[in-house]
Amino acid sequence: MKRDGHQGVIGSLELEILETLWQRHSASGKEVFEAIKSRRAIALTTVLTVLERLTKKRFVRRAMGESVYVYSPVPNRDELARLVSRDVLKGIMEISASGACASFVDTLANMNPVELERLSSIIDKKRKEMKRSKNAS
Amino acid sequence: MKRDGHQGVIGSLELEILETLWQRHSASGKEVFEAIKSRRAIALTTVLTVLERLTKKRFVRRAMGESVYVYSPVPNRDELARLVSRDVLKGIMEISASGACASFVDTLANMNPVELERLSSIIDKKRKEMKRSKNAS
DNA sequence: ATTATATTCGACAGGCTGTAGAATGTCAAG
DNA sequence: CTTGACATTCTACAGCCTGTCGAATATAAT
Repeated sequence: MKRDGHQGVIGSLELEILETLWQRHSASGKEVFEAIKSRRAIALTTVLTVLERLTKKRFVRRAMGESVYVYSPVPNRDELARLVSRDVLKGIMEISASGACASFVDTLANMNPVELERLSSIIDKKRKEMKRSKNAS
Repeated sequence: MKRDGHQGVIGSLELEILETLWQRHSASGKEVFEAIKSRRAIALTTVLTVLERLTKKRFVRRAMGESVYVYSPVPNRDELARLVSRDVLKGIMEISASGACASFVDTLANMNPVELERLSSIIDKKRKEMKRSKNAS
């Protein structure tokens, strides 16, 4: 199967399927399959299986449409990122919080430098928030 | 084996072994084993196997001491955190940079609030650095 | 009924970590 | 040289994960 050693938080096919669902808001298994097969040689059942696993993980909800199940993504991108990153981030920070910080900033700067500013303001907000609750206690 | 679903960036035994090596700077397989067995029922060979895997991953270096191999950790904690987090962080940010940021700040605030300030300054530094290189180009 | 389509089941590959016994290598003591 | 003690490597299994399907089964339309 040749796993690209990515060791990521979520599989590449899983993510591709979620992408599809985010785009269309919801879709049948077949629709997802049709959307993906152009980019990736794959069988319908493969998509269905993964869709099922995503459902089990609560990343996707399934509802009966007219004659066919319709899948929709439960978390939006932000929420998903938060869900899947929790444990991993905890793990990294257990090794070294400062190393994690450095790595995080580097990666963010590379991938999405604009977000650096937002990150700054998130931190400020959080710090104020913490100060507040300390005073309140 | 009952994996605690940790899905983490590095295994718990691997980390424990690295901890031991960081503490002592270097140690023989047996020493590592002796250090760990009090906290965890484990066989010597298990430790040796993991030590071998860590060596293969370049997280540990092996050298011949007097009569016994001596292992030493290659990356320090910070470096290790950076190494193991690279791909994972990339993965998370591919899902959503803003979600990743939110999650990161939350996690950091929970685990190591003091680091929030350092994170702030890392970001500032990085932003200045980027501004500089933009001007230079 | 027959046929087409939708869904579920069961499996395998191959990767990862944890775990350890068996096999082998090495070296000193007898 | 033979025997042990000790070190290191080999081999293997469990159990989890994702990717990948074909086969079996259910369901609906003709």
